[in-house]
Amino acid sequence: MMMSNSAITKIIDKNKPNHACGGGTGNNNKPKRRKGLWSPDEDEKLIRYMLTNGQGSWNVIARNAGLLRCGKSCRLRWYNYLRPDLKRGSFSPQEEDLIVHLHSMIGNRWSQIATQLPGRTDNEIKNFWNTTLKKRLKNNSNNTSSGSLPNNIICNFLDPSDQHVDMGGKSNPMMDSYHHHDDMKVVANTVRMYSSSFSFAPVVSGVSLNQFDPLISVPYHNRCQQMGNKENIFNVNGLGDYGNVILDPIGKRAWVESERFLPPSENTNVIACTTNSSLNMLGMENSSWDIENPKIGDWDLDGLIDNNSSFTFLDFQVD
DNA sequence: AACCCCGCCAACCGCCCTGTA
DNA sequence: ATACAGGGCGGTTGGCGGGGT
Repeated sequence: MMMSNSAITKIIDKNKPNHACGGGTGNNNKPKRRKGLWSPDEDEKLIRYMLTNGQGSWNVIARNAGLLRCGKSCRLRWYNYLRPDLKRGSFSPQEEDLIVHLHSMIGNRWSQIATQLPGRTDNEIKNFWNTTLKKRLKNNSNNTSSGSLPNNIICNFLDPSDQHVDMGGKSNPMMDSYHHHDDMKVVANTVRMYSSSFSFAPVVSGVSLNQFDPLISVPYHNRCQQMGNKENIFNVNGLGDYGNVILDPIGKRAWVESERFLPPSENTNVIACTTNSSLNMLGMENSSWDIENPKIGDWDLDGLIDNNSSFTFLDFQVD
């Protein structure tokens, strides 16, 4: 990759102001490896080398660029800070929602999450999660609100007569369960729900979510495979096919996502959410399976997202 | 003005995986 | 089969800076 000197200078200049904290100590007289903060001079050397020579062995890069850094340090600096395609600035609400959702699905796989947010690094996302989002989620879970969920889809129906819910004039088996756990909520966008198409009760049993650590997301189809099911779809009492179960032990909540038990005309998803810490979405009263120690399987995030029409709240473009 | 506390984030550390000799 | 090096990744740390007292 070749680039003009002026273009290189622009990129170097763009990165300069971010070193107000003063650069590395450099007091060490030994010509050994430098550690600590990168100086503007070091950044410039690395940028020039990368833009004129491209990537290669990081140890070779460090040496040829005239840096007294180890290859690892150079790689980190380039990927996390210097490369030109990085996006700067705070995270947008859409990015936040996406991070929350992806984290709920795959946990602390920051590099995989970063692949879904162009211009963001795994380190950046990790920091953002640890300093901001985790705290926010915890605070939200202490309230009864569903604030940690994407804010464009929240619709509580603690009251069965809630106007947002079309019960089709039938009794809903969910309500039995619902009355047992009166802090249960259903969160949805454009909700229309039919008694024959939604049964929450079988999914609930009495095991604390605290056993799951840390945030764990177990897609139903993954566990169905573990249970030896042939299909990647799970059928609850013949009433509906569930997509994912997301557990949030920190927030002590769990929710189910699916669009399959909604009328086909409804391009939406339903998230059944509970703030009751004694609920366990993994157990089924009327079925034979119960997994107490779920593991995050190796599943294809790209495929999941590609196949993720049910996550309508993720229907946005990340610039 | 000085001090303290705390949040943020860049960078390091250590482990693991993979490729190669 | 084994050792080694390079690279990737998640967890953690340390320093800076802003806000509060």
